[in-house]
Amino acid sequence: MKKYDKDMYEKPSVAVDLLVFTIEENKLKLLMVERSEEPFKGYYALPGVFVRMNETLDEAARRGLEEEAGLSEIYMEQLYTWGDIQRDPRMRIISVSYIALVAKSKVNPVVGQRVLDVGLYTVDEIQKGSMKLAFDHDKIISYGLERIRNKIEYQPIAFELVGEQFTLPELQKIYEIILGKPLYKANFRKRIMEFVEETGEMTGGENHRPSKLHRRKS
Amino acid sequence: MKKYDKDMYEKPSVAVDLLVFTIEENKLKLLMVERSEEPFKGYYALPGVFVRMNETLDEAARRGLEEEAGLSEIYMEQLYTWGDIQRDPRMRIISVSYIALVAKSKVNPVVGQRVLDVGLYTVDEIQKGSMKLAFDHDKIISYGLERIRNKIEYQPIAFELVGEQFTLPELQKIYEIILGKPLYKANFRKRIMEFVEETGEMTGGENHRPSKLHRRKS
DNA sequence: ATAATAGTGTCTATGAGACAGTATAGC
DNA sequence: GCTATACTGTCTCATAGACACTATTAT
Repeated sequence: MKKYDKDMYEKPSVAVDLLVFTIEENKLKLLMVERSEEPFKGYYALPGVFVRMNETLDEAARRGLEEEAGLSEIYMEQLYTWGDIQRDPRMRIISVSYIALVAKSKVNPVVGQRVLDVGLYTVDEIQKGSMKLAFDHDKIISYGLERIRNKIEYQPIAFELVGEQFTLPELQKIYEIILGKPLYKANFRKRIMEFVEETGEMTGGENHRPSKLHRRKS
Repeated sequence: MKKYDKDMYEKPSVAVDLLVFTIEENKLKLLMVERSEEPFKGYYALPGVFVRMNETLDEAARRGLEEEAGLSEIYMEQLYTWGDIQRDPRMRIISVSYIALVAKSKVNPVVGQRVLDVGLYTVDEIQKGSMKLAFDHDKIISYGLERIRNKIEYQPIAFELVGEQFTLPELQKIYEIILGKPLYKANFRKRIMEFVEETGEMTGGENHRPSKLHRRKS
């Protein structure tokens, strides 16, 4: 035991990192910040905050969403906890990652501390290596993508990416974007009917048949 | 920012807590320790260790498995990270929970520090309220059970609970114990064939038809 | 009428569930 | 032979996938 005294009294820092997914221009995008300081100055990173002693992990995540994206009351779930020793070159930081899904209309990026810029980037450009990513955030992003692609198949999380009211073709498009493949209308509708109901209203003003508006079933 | 200075420089402790599942006497059991010190003296808790500065989370979990159950090289995966502020009355401890699945023959409980006793207890008796559980370990256990019950349906994790070679009736029993319901032989076999192959050997010596031994397919 | 998109009906293939049957060991 | 457990064949039903069809708006 003696030889570990130092290790046993020092403590790691704990942070939360946030994967804020949204859909813009028919693309799945992530909120990323450009770092203005070392380490990884000029690199892109997930927004995140350190966990304070007077807040839970979920509260820290909510605070991060508020501070760095102007988001409140949105869908959020814990993803995974990353604990490699050297994931941050400055010091030992354990990162609890969270996934958030939000309609584009709610996103309001805030340029915060230690950050040059905040913006939405497609997961394609982020993953294709065209952006320099800080820390182990590439791994976190890959894992987060895998999670939402799996989860969307059997849990109604896609509703978080549209407004209160939506058309079924619109919702279907969200599924197609996340899954990366086209779906059959008829089959999609049969599957989703369980979770939605008609509002009674319709779209209109376009030169084609209007669409019934739906809402998430209680 | 000023008012948070204290919170920002203090750090929480980080621990790993281990859900070691095994099967004994046709029951699903968990490795639990009886605490010999306050807080929760005399209560039962999941085995766990503090994460040291020179080890990753996975390494800490492996060390905990080794130190408290004499287990090495076993199946293990991260479950969830628990961060309520008062989950430990002494101080702020964030707990990263891990699930381990292991054949009973490998389990070798070790009575360690701050522990009166270590043993295997059925999840039924643990959850029925007949055992006093320390901290938020009841929540962790419920969540872990939910995870393995879901996961066993579509991932070949049950193999971790049997030996190298096993019969199909034996494997089916594992599924029935975890899922808590009987399965049809024929259907179970059709589903599991994808993952197993015959070794060529058979059981014998009992007063009924012998059974073919199988191994996990590479 | 035409273009464009919304919405429906239905056939088929796949897989889960249910159940009845056959096989092989010890006694 | 009997008992006990291992193993197999096959019917049914629910569901996912494929695709063709009909409906309704603006121009």
